[in-house]
Amino acid sequence: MRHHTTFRQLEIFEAIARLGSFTRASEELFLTQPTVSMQMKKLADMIGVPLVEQVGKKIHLTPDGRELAQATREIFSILDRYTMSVDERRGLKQGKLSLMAITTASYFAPRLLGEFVKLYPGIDVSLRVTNKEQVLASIADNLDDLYFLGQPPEDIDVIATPIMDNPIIVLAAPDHPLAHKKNINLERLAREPWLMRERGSGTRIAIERRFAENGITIHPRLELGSNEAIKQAILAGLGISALSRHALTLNQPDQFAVLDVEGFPILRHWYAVYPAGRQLSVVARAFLDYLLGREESPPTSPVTSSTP
Amino acid sequence: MRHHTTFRQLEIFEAIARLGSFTRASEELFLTQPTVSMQMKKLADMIGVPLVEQVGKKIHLTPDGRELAQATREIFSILDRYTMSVDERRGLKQGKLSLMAITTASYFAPRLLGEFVKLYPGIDVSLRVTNKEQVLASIADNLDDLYFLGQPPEDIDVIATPIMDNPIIVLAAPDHPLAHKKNINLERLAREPWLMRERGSGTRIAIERRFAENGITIHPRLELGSNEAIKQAILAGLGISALSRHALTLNQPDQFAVLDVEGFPILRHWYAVYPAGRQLSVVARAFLDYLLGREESPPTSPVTSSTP
DNA sequence: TAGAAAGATAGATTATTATCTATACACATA
DNA sequence: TATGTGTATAGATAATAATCTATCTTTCTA
Repeated sequence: MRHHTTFRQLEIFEAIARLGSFTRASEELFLTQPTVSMQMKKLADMIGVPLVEQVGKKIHLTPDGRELAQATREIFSILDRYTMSVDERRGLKQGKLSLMAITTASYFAPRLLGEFVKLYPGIDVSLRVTNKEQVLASIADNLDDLYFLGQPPEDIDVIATPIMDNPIIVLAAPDHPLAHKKNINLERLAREPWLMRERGSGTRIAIERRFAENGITIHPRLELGSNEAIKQAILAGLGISALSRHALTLNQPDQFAVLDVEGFPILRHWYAVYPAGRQLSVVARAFLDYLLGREESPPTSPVTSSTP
Repeated sequence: MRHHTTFRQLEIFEAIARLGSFTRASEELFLTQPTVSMQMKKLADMIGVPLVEQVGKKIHLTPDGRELAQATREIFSILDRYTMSVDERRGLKQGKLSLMAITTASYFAPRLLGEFVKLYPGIDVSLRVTNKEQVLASIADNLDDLYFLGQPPEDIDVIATPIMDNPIIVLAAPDHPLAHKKNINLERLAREPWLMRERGSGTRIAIERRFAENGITIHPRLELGSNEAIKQAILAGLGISALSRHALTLNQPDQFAVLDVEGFPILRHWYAVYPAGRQLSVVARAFLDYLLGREESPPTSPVTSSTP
């Protein structure tokens, strides 16, 4: 019968079978009822057996008709599955990926993105690097696919997947008296002049918590609004601070002394974040899987911040 | 994709997949190669991914193409199975059944056939009643669907299914001296003048075998060529004989005395016979099943006569 | 009995599919 | 380089599928 029937006829037949009515099938398919009637006559004539029978005003499927309805559903299911399968793979051949990262994450995000694009050359990618406020605003507006953050927001419902270690290390000027000491304790360190990011910064909270665990309170000598400003203040001899190791650029490690302090580095993570209700595109899903499949991935599972 | 593809396109694609060549597929389908090429371009464009790739002169299926070939085979398999299923059932709604029977079997065959036709009114049936020689000739020529015989031929390779009991009873004239005796023994019976069918007749063989088992030889007084002639001779007082109970018509039982003889009735069967290599039609198969499903069916299985 | 509801049939039109011939392009081989 | 093999593209035609409007037929219900 594949030589003589058409998918359209089978579609019309399946609608009749489901709705139990020629008229309702014609409405669903935006056809006139005579069209439906004629297509069914053609189909039944072609197969050679009645497919429906009419008792009064009601129509019922014959056993042959019921069997054909079942066969039709199987066939459509096979085709739909194939189409979805292709659509998924095509989504990885063409598509867009839009990322947003806070400034510090920009020291590794371009590299990750570059590796991914090498695998899937047909995908268009964009990466915006900006401050945390703008990242959070963009998350709330659901403007991008994924966001890189060192601390998932707690007032927005997001899915946050840890993708990389984010160690917080203590930095001092290279000629700092503690530069070559080993195993510096926290009390000794607390007596140094501290340079800190603004209150609310994830890094600052982690540092203060680490000292508080040892009954120590830090009083910053200076608060600065960016990691870059802090780095410059350290080099100018204004004090010490603790920053993400990723805050150091490739040519900066030798400019600073990384102090060997008990309780440091504080081990934190970088997270790939997206709003909780968002359906990730095939590409975004693939990128996230790619990040998780890299050798530096952490073993933990996604963290969902609490719903307000 | 069911909204835009056609079974024809899938057929062409499946042939390409199987043969690994556009040109060979076009030959198999009696098309020109450009037709095949264009249909495949349409299909691939519609789906949105390449289905075949060409390396030099060879074509290979892409993974997407392989998956579609598999899906296509599944779909065709579903449709073919449905079509075959319908064809079977339609074979019972319309069709022909051609039967042939020896004369004696004509006393029950029309009734069986009539009952079957009541169940399947759309089936055209024919029943020819003739002598055994013509039945055997017809079997050899494979001219009819089924044949009714009391004794399957041994020189033709047939399938013979017992369908009914065929008791051989001893008949005498109503005023015969043994008419009311009970439990007549074979020696007493052997002294009567016997009327017999021609040598080779299955009934005659069965009778002679029954007497031989008791060390008795029958010498017929008269040999006659038909059961009707034998019945008339019995009524004329020329002797006794043993015939199939089915040889008596509905209004004949009271015209004859059925003798109560030890060793009688001899229990034989009626067989539905067809040549061993013949594929029974749906209708013939259904009729045979119908015969076997009747309450008077014997419990035994088909007998195949020996292959020469 | 009249009217409504549901499917069937006739006639016609439009859109789409299927296919062909002719030719171009690409690759392999002698 | 010439030739053969295999697929792709352009242009055109014929056949078929799909659909509509108008009307008919049958059944049900008030």
